[in-house]
Amino acid sequence: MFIDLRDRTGLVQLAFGPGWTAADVLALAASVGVESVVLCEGELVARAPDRVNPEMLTGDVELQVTSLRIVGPAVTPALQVARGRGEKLAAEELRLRHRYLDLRRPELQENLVLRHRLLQVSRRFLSDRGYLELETPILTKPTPEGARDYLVPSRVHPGEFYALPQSPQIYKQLFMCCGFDRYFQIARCFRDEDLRADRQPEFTQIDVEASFVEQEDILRLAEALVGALWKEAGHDIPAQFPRMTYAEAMETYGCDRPDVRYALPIRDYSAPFGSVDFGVTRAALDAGGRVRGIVLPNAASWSRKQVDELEALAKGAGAAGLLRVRHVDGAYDGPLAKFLTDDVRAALALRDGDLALLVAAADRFANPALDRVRQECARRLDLVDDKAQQFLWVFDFPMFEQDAVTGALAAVHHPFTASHPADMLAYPDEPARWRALAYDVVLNGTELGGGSIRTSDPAVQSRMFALLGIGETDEQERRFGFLLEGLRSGAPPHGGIALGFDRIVMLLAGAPSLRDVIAFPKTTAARSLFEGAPVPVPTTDLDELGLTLRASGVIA
RNA sequence: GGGGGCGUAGCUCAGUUUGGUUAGAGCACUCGACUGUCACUCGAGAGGUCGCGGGUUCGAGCCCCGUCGCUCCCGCCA
Repeated sequence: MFIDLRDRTGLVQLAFGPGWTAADVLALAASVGVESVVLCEGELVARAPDRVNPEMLTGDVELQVTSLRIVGPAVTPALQVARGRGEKLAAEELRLRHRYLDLRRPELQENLVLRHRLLQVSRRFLSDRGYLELETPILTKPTPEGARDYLVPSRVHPGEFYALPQSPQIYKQLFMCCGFDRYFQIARCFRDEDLRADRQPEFTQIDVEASFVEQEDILRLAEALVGALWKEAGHDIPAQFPRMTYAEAMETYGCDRPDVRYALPIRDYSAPFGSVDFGVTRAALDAGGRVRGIVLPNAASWSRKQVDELEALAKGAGAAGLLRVRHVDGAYDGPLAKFLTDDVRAALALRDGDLALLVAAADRFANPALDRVRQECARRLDLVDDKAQQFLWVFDFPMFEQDAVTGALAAVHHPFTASHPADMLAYPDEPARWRALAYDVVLNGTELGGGSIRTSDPAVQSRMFALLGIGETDEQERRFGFLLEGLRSGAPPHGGIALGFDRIVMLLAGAPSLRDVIAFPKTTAARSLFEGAPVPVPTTDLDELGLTLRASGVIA
């Protein structure tokens, strides 16, 4: 009789036989249930050639067992850990509920081992370069802007609250003011926002900050760190990543984190369309919009329905519609065709079999629409190389984004980011035109992380707050006084970056979800099914915190 | 906050279209046989709040209303 023995390193077959196993041990072996924990001794022997299992890594040996103890008998598992060929995984809800079993699966074990290795590489890499691993508080001060905070009531101070950190941003800047000129932390961050497959309420980032650095220094450091992480996972990637300004990314890809594994660039056809007497394009151009679009090779054969699906995507992203024109057998075809001038035809430069998809609108509607259409077309044209790893820096983000209705400014990165000094000089009264010294690192259309050079002049920082609507000195001091005091007490120029560690592990593990690289993740409802959190607490506990619950069902 | 999908045995699923006998299969489990297996094989058995609540109906796994959970997406995520 045989038992598959599994540990962290793999499987080996235990063999029990009358020739080498005592009768009582044979009987005990027969009673071992699956997933039980055993201690055994025996002789590791080569299997006879006709008994080798070529599908098993250790299939040419077996342990001929002479002694056996069942040290951790297991009840029948709620879900199967060892699956037969072709057997499906249990539903994720079940696997999360019985995480102690699911984590026994070799796939998840490998993911967490990889996570460990990447953590160690990060620490060694940064420590070797003089970066100090410094810790920051988990109980911090609530920040009203940005994501919603997880709040923690104070027992000692009834009615007052801590917040869990959304990021260690201000603390790491204060470290710079303290003279810890190179800092890093594998930092846990918390955001009380709705979740996605690639978004958990608590997540881990590799957080880095350095003094007396410029953007170039941080980009180089991050490239080397990412290179070390990818190398640990078996990938050699370029030492330096291509760079693209935010303006170019938005112009050519309609997106600030473009997937550049394929081209399909967005082009501007506004000029030739200026003389086209077609209502839709005329109205958009007159309203200050543009006519931009993508030329798709060999897509003229797509059906009306297929293009309508693309139009639905564009509409979902805010466009009023998707204009289409195709070139078939030397002729132009589509609702636009009869309006086309020679100038437009020359600009589009359609070859036979090409399809052009255009959006006539203001950029803020056209960009997201063309971005989605471009991505879907690349998928349909099979242009996406799954094996390619196209890293990209996107930089020169705008400092602020302006609310289309109210005109209010909001920080694109965060309020502590420095603006381009040249922009502040050139357009002192037009902050909406300022570019930030901020940068994102993007892989295949996914943001891996981002950072910025920070404002180290307290007067400039104070002005940034004012531009963001925090004008009163009292309010600035109340909310960000601890940062402003730090800056006033002598602050070096500094900047940094944060990389989304869970997402990096997910990508390198080839996992479909963040939940597969976090030992005890939350569901999309921010619930932990394993230990069952959150839960109601007894009224006596609330009393001690000075809290009263509103009757359930009552909405503020 | 909004939209889509899913929820039937411990697990994976069929059954829901068109309401109708006692709700089925494979795996797992228990007992027995076999004993060089490695998705063992063979025989027998046990196992069900059809997510939950309400409604329609002579009759509901199936239709209607509500609700809970999981999941994907939009909003949101300085």
